[in-house]
Amino acid sequence: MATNRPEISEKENDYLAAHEDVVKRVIERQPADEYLYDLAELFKVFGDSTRIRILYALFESELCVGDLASLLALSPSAVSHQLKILKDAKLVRFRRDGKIIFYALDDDHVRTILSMGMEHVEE
Amino acid sequence: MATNRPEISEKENDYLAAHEDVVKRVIERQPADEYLYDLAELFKVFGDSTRIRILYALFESELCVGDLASLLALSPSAVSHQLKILKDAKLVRFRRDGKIIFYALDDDHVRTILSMGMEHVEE
DNA sequence: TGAACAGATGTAAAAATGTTCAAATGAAAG
DNA sequence: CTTTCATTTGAACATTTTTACATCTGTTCA
Repeated sequence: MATNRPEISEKENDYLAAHEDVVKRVIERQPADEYLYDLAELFKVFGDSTRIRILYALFESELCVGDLASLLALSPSAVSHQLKILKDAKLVRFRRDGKIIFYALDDDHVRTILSMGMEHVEE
Repeated sequence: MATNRPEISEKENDYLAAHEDVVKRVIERQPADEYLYDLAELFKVFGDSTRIRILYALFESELCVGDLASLLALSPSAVSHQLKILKDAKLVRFRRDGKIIFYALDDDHVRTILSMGMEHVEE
């Protein structure tokens, strides 16, 4: 039982949908592209094992760059680079104490997202 | 007030921690590297706007490759490649109906993770 | 002020990733 | 059994991303 195939609309509809009606309805309900893009950017930040390890370490305690470098067996420079990415994504915050800068998880969102992900992985 | 600096242990502790005691405690509580790695792999899958768009589309309805291609203005091949990644990560499942294969979100975990992420982005 | 140190940044090389195109599957209908 | 059509696969190419190394900034403390 073939689906109706109305003439192709003028839109940049490069590929034909087998079920145009459904497709149209779905399109209408999609969040703005901007949000989807930002969302992907956010998850991209979580998508690196070094950064995940940093986040999990900060899960336990605030730490300075040197501590993280030691803990992860990475150069302070490498850690700093990753921390910048985490900072830009608002996943960590920091405070200065004299010469040392302590990093910590920014909010509980981060904890929740990590936990949800871990649940999926543990299945 | 400088922290104690016991002689460097024989471990592959390439960089000195300013706060060895804290570092040790944190290390003990870290999940196995394998989990952290898998977790990063999972988030890596979410970290692409095409895949996010696919997931959000499937949020509304099950869809076949052609529908997704039309909806996203991508080639069926590109869509199929991404669906494979999503399948491998167990984020989507599929069923065959005659010649057509329908894809759907695999479980509510996916919905939850997306929602959590979106909350963070919307702030 | 300047030496010492923690951390940040620029950039180039190396590695991983996404999209495209062409060709291969594999189920279904004749 | 052959054709058709939806989907998958593989290789190539372009783009991003990660990492390493060197250099720079900024703070503390003598």
